Amino acid sequence: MVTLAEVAKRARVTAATVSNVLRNREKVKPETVERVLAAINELGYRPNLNARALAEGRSPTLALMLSNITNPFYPEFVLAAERAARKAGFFLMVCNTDDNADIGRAYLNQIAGTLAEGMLVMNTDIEINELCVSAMNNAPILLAMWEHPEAPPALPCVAVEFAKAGALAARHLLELGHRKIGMLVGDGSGGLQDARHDGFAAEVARAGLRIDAAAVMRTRDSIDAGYAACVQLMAAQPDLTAIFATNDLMAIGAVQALITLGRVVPNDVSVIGITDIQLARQVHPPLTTVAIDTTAIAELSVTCLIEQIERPRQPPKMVIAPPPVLIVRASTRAPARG
Amino acid sequence: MVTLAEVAKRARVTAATVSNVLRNREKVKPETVERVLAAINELGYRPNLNARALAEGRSPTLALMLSNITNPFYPEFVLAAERAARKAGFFLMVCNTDDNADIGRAYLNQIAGTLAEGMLVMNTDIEINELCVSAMNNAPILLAMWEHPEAPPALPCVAVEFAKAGALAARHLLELGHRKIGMLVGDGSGGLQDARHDGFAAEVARAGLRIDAAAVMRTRDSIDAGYAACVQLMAAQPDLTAIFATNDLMAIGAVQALITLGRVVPNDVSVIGITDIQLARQVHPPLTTVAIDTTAIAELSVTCLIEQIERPRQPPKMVIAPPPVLIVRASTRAPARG
DNA sequence: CTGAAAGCGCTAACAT
DNA sequence: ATGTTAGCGCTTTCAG
Repeated sequence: MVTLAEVAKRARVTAATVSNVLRNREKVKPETVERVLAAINELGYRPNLNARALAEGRSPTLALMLSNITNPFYPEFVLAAERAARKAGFFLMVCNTDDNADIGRAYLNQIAGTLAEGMLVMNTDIEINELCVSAMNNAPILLAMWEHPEAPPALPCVAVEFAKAGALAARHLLELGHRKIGMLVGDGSGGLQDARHDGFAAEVARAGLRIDAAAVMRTRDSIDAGYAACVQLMAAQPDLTAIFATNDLMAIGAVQALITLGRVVPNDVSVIGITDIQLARQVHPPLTTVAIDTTAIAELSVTCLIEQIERPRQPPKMVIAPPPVLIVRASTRAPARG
Repeated sequence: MVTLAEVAKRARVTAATVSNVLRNREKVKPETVERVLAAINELGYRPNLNARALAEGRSPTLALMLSNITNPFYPEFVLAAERAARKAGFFLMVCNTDDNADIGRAYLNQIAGTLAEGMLVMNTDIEINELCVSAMNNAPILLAMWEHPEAPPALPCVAVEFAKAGALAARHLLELGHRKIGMLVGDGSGGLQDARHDGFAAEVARAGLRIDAAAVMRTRDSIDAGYAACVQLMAAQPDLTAIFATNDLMAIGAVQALITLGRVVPNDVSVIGITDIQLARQVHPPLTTVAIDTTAIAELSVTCLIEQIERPRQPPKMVIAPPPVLIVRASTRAPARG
């Protein structure tokens, strides 16, 4: 490994000067800069980031902790977060907890405050309180997708108005004329997707209607689970004309299930989801959904975390993400007459 | 930040002893161990991994570089690699190059040999030669999915017998009785999926048949691109009874396209892919495909990389992944008579 | 079994 | 404008 000292020797200066060349473009004579740069090149020198982090007392990396990268929503988020981090001069280290709180804790203990300067946390099975303790002892932690804007947590966060998303979905279905609506409520790591459910139900209530409790299925947040739940749901409530899923994955599963059951989507049954993951556009029929601005959330998260890093010990701040937007595609339409 | 020294002070020993407690379970008197552990606990001490890495001259992390985490294949690989790395006591740092060779180079320069002890490289736009140079100067690099087992590269790698996968797909289609077969050949980052194409073509030739060059479409490796290419293909060659895609994503896109075109899958047209990503099971109809053992490849990659790290300067070794396996689902069947 | 001391590669005052 | 000097927090001989 080529070190600073070797470069310095070759350029006939001291380590300090090389270090200066490496950051301050000023205060070193152009001629010397030249010589140092040449030495760096000839030797193929690369700074040791560990040593630098140790000396500087900070490291140029951010961590992103998520429960399972295999959920198609996360890669989209990771991509956006990584871009934002890079733009700000940080690496992004993805920590997959594999749906295991212990692994999450291990990451928290080991990484936060040493390998990474701060941590973005998506839904994990770790309690907020526990996260707070980590945040106290180590690096700042930001909740990247807080589902309850009305109740700011004790940690900085980016809040997403999921209740509003649910309401938009409800309004769309109601305006189309649907009255018999089933619900698939997701239970991913991070708990039930309550806000979405409640927002939907509230909007329905506002229209003077209500959802039959028997038409609400709680299930894991995945295509497979959505499929299975939908099959069950349609068996129990065969006259539903529309299904709202709190997440695109379940919605996509529901569409598959309906097709298998011989129901035409959207002619016989409409389906709407939340998130607008890429896949929502790519399935057939393309899914009507309420879009969450993943990119914006990722960027806000990174920005806020960096802010926390630069100005620590601030009171936790909650930032609200751009509001959700209804995206009408081909999986919803007015119910058939009769 | 709590340091070793503070722990030492509190436990009335020196840093060296604390350090010993932290690794050697022996050579420290149980009584002292007790005291040290207590101090660690009371103070909430967490070792600084940068300092440790600097002192030890190595760091407990592996890097995985890939072109775009948004391609659904990668998350599955990441998950498996992360598990394998964790089992071996390493963190896994995911580096997304965003399909940009310059970003890839930046990661290579910065990370390899300092933040990470070695790097797993999936298809990226960086040339092997360039990687070799990095491998020389810095940490070991392993090609995690080499497509040409017959031509070992200058770097250690895990090779996947994609030609065999293509051949299996061909045999399946031929055995079903298909003769008019179209092909969607992917052109992801990392170049054309030649081996798969060639393996397929060779098997067809062995049966005394051949694929019409006009029935071969080259396109980007994604659902959307597969959709578009399939639409084009069916317009040009309306009498195809089967489509082979070198990748599940394109195959899934093709299925969607066929449905849109009013062709029933598999009754009118059969579709087969390669890889067996999760989604292949979750679409409707479930996709027949040739499975690549992603988990095994990830585990082998991690194992081999660690081997390289522990015994550097070995001649590059090529490990062959378990052979591909045909998975028959519902997207293929014998062609209709006439 | 424990302590003292050197050093990993780099940065950041402070001198010159 | 450049050199000197001290660490950053930890590991690791080497003594005692």
